Amino acid sequence: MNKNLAKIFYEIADMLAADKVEFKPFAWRKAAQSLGDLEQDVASIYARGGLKAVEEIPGIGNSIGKKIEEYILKGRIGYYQELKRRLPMDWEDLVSVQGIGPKKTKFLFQKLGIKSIADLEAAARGGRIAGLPGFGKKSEQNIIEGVEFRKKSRGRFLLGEILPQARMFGVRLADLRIFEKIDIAGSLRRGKETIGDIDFLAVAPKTADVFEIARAMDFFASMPEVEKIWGKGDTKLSVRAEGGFNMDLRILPSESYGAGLQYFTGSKEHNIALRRRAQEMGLKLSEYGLFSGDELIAGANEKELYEKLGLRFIEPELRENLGEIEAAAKDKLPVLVAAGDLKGDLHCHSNWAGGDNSIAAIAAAARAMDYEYVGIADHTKFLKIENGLDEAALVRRNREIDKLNKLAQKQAGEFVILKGCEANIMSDGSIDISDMALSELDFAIAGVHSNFKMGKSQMTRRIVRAMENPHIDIISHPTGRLLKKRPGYEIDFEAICEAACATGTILEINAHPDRLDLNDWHIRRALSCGVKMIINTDAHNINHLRFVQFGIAQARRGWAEAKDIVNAYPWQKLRSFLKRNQKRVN
DNA sequence: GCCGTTTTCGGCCCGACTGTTTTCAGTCG
Repeated sequence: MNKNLAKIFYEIADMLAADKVEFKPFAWRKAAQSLGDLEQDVASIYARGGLKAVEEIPGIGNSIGKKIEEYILKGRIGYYQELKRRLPMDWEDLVSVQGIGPKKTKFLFQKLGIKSIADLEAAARGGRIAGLPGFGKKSEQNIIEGVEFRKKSRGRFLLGEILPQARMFGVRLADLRIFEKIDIAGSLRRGKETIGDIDFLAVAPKTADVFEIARAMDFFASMPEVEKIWGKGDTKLSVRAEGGFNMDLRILPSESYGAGLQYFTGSKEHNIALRRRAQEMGLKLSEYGLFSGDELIAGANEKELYEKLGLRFIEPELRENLGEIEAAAKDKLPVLVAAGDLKGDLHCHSNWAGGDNSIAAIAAAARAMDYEYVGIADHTKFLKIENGLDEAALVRRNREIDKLNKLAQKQAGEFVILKGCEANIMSDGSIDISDMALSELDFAIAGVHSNFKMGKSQMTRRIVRAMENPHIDIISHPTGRLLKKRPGYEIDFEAICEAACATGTILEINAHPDRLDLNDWHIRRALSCGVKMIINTDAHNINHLRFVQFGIAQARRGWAEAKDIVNAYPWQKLRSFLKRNQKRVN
């Protein structure tokens, strides 16, 4: 319901913008965003508190509130249908093409009857666009390329695939030794699970002349990986790289560095809210700084900029305008879990079942990361494709771990390898390996690896039943999604959280870049229920241990503190969170 | 159409860049 309404509202905003209506598009977009971010279904809010309750939602007043009511009661919105009758285009698709916005969409519809991406592409390729008022040859070519890009990239890229590339390009820029500083900003700095493009921010030293800057821009624009230059000015360069993602390079003087970093880190929603706040204080905020009249009062330093706005410094991962500004104003921001906090990883697959490396190699790699422990969570017998271990094989593997631990103790002491497994949750919620085998382990993870397409209530019951098993401590990748490949299975996440609390089961934040499951939203929900979580990599190769950074980013985006994440504790403390070691009443 | 430590009316984020113009509208982030 929320997502459907949000989509309609975005369309209304575009249609109003096309009609050159002032301010209302902004209001509708805000309402759309607000609905999209809402934790509860708006229909249930309405069922509980009626129109009044709906109007409590930020960005929704009486007028939009009534439209929502109409949608809930009648399944349609008359106002929307009227607009759509007059402007019957695929708005979401058309405005997603680079360079095409609401006004051009309307104009092209009126002149050429263009209603869809296919129409647009045909018109551009047929040469029917160049020559229209406001359009030339270049506009036409840009439309063709914009449509191509859209087809090719289908939008966003995974954090895990973009971050390494961004770092590589960043190093190349730094090697020019022209800029004082190079930073990655944008959604990458915010740690979002998917990334639209890479934003580089460069600080030009005072001594740099315009030719030097131009030389740096030329270098960047002519790198072999650059396929197209979208735009190039004195301070901004925008290109598309091979692989289909866009990169922006912006150049700022050092006195504006903090303001620029803040601005280009976003999110857009956070920035709008921040500027509004500045305005309310009689100030003006832009990428060049915070100004009182013409006087620059903060700009070089990001932290100072927030302070001058009466706010504590807000970590980039929180900047989504989801309450962080209010929290910063009241000094109620969380102290986010950080990279150095984690003491180990409990979800590593060894070559006993599907993994690439020996247990000894995994342990060595974990020690190299300064971990205090590593958990071997091999698959159990249901997963034949991964050579899942049966009860007997698990016993043999446990013996090897015991042996390795004894050896290690003689050497350095503290580090410990833990005996675990990642068992399979069968369709009925039972576990594919015996309770006896599970009880001999230090910990047990269970996850869904089969029969994904069940109804919501059935799937929820399935997972809850697994959580009720006293030998299952952790649920791996709780929603089962694969980014850009497959949506998660349908679950009632509230019910999962309640069951996790009631049974003392830990939910996993799977850090694998294709999963990131739980995601930021789930993490925040789980926290509010008091659920404990663990950041695991699901490593099938020792190189995957580095994926932990992506899981940490999601945990931070979900407002998690070290105290909420059980592997931020030493093993002896972590033990006490495991169900098997708790003396439960009842 | 929304919203309010100042406001129930009068504001609403800001600047760069492009492509087309010949002073600017549209788009983007």
